[in-house]
Amino acid sequence: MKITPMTQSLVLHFGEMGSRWGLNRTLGQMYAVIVLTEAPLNADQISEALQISRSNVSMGLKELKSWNLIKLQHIPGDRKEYFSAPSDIWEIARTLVVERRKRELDPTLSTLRDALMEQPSNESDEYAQVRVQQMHDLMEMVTLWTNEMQGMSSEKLSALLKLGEGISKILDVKDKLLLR
Amino acid sequence: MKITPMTQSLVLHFGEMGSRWGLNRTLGQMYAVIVLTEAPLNADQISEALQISRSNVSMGLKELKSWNLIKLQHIPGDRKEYFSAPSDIWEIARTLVVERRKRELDPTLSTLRDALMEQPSNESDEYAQVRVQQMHDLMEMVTLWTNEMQGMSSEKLSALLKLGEGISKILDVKDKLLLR
DNA sequence: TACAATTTTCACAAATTACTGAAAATTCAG
DNA sequence: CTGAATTTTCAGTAATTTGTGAAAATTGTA
Repeated sequence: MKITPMTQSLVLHFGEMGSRWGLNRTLGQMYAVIVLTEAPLNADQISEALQISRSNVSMGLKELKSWNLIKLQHIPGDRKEYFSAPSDIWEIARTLVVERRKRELDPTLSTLRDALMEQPSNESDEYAQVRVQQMHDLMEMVTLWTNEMQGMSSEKLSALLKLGEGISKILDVKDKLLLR
Repeated sequence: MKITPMTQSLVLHFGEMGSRWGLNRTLGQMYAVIVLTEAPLNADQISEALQISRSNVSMGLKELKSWNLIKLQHIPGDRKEYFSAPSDIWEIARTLVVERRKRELDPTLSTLRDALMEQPSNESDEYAQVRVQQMHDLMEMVTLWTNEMQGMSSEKLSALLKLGEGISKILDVKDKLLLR
């Protein structure tokens, strides 16, 4: 499969960004080509489009699966596996946030909890524990939020984000609202 | 400077996580020791605590500065530079979110805009542009939010996060609220 | 201004991570 | 069941990233 110059340049950019997104270059490129192509793609097509080895594609797909970012489907009369991205961009965003939280926050939250269980051995440990507690509380709130987000419809999520600066106003009057 | 076993294990964990956070192992460790220690630290102390070379510390501090994560201060009668983290954990979180957005979203937003300016050469480009538009709109909303967040006081930010599942309820009645 | 203390830079080395081709494993049509 | 098609694994290699010591640059005080 050959890709147009426009897709090509987007793919290259997403490759560059991939590493900043907790993925890596190849994964970024792979996901870009999957997202930007309407038809589901098989591994050979991806391999050809990105000029990378078939085995590399296989490993990349494995990882994209572990991120829940791609959907597997079969095409009648074809034994190959085909992959596509969700058509709803909000679903992709939601998945990305939740999966990143799993990888970036959850393990730390558990380590922080362990540290809080320990008996501080001196005053520098006491200070450390104060900070650990603060981090813990903050991360736990973020976790609650991402859980909330996970169950939100795309419409609702979109409405929430569209609030933009309105969020401040809402916060100012939220008590009136919720106490009714 | 020697560190307690408790700090030690936290430092190691933050090192492991560092790479998932867009930093790297050493940067994660460095920031952990700075955050968990009450007194400001100088480069030699960090170098000793983490058993890494003085030059490595220098490079790490340079990067932490570029993230706006540390504050430089001087101690009377000492020519060395001392560094500490903000005492308000919300300030750290805010900075982290904003800086990550700069690195992870802004460059992509600009690339997406470029792609939208181009004339689609065929129908697969047309589809790609639809997707690019969707990504662009979403990322732009996230950008607005992080800007909003940047100007929020820690108290307000904390209140917002504490909403947790309340956010859904608020969204349901937001129109009544804002149209007054 | 001179110079010792301190920080930064940078070329190279070390460590880590990513990629490949070949072989093994799996899948499924006949 | 068989075997061709397809996918996955993996050991070795390539590429990238990170860390170091020595030297250069900067800083601030006497």
